[in-house]
Amino acid sequence: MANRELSRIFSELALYLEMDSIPFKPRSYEKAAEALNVLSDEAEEIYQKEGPKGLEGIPGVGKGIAEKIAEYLETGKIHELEQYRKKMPTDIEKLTLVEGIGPKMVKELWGYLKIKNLKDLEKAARAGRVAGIPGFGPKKEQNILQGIGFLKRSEGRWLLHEIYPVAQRYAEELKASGLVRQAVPAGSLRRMKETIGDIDILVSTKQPGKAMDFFLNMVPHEKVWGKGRTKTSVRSTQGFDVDVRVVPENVFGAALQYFTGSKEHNVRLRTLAAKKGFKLSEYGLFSAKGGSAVGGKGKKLVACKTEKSVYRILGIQEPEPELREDRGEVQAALLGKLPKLIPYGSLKGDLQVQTDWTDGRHSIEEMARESKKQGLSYIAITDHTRDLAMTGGLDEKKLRLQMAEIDRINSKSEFRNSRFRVLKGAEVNIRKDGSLDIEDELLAKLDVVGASVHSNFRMSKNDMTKRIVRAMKSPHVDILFHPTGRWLLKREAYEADMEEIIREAQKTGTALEVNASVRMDLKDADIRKAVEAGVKLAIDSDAHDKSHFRFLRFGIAQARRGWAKASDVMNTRDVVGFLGLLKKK
DNA sequence: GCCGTTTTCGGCCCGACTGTTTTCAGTCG
Repeated sequence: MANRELSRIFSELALYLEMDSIPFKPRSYEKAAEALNVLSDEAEEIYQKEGPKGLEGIPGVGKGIAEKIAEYLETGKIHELEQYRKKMPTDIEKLTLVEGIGPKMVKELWGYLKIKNLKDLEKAARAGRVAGIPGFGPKKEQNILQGIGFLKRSEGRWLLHEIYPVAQRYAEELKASGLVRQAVPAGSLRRMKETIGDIDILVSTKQPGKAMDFFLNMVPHEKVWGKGRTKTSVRSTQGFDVDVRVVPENVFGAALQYFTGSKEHNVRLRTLAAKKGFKLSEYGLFSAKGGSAVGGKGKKLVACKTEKSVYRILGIQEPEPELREDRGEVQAALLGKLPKLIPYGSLKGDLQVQTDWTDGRHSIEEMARESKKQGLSYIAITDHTRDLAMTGGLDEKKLRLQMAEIDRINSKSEFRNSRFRVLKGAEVNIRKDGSLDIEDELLAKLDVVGASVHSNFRMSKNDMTKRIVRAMKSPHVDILFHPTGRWLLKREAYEADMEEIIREAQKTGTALEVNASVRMDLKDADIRKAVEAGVKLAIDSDAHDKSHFRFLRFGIAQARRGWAKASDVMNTRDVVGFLGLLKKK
């Protein structure tokens, strides 16, 4: 936890320095914050064992930041940051989350209107006072209100990939305690929804009191909402709620079914149960005694130990948790027509990988080695291209150099002998007019080309659709990367006609990406439409770091929520099979 | 403040867009 806290503190300090236009330092603090965030060892332990010198081994941490880390670990605060907070007691982190607001604007907002937080900002903007600040204006004010609206809608939600490992660990620890027989995270987390509100763990135990004590001890928390024999609920120090519920062993399946939801799925299922003469609740599936069906008081407890048995007795296929959203799965299950979803762990390749040639952290070789370790047999290197200047996007010359480097890597025995293959690719930019920022002649030489929108988000729906469609018509564009441009909990999708894009994908043979990083783009509903249209999908990690291959699991989850089968996803094939599916072949 | 196939000083992702100006600052990717 300490690393996370330190990371947050340096991010905040960076914002304050940025506000004062201090050159270069902010970037250094940000870099250190990023490094601390992904560090596997605890900075505190490093400090205890090796002192400040040891901390300098962390990338991006030098003498100055090492001293600040030490100061924080020793005193619980950092003097410089405290000074800033005193001078300008604003929630600068939250305020800068509003799209279009940066540290400088926070300073003005404070200076003119004493705006401290989102609430103040919203009030002032609604009253039209923000537009009156020099440098602001009515349009900016409107954009601010829109940005706040989006933030509010995503408040209290967490990314699945942040919460999922935590929930799994808690469940494992509970089981390892020997106090519980079963422990399963339920709710939207089990349905693998892209964002999660809280963790809900179901357990069965004969010692609820002891299990609850263990739970309280296990989860670092700042508040206990309630503690009883059947339910304990806390607000974790990370900011989300964690609940544990004790349910009887003999009805565990019914309870798990109920708490996995969604609510709409449960309503649908209970209606079906009633029709068949049962009553279904979290306490079990009951049959009406004496056979009086609808409306009859349920008396006799039937199948309940496992979820499987609940669905079986209702006479339908068991839908995978990812499908339980009442989007037609109960009807399909009744007909025995549920799709066989793409299995976890079934990807053989990753088709969007960035490296230190642009904004990735690791080299081509490091990414190749790590993905191989994770069980993949090929990756496509898709660094950014020319127009994305900020990342040092590759032009034709650099791209050619990279292609030669990839040849060199592929010829190394460690990859050649195991038939691991690094594919040559690029993430080219779709310009405002739908043209691409790399010459066709070179694109033709790449193994796989992804194209994406990275600029001019605010276009009319019509223009944006035309722009994307034009790019898809290029014979060289194999995959449309992150088709909607959304960024979970941060930015809405741009306006575009997804139906039209799916039609065009089908017509041109362009694959659509399921980007498994924080974008999670396509979203489940669009995936389903694409699958129905017979459009090919590519599940990609969009890795910018060795550790990012873990995102693939969540991309598969998303595809499963979109009813995708293994055959719908290009990169479930081996490299030869995959290349054979590409447009240019 | 960090870092070094530009090694102990002198660089540091940079171009485009937006909304506000009347020549530009701030933000974003």
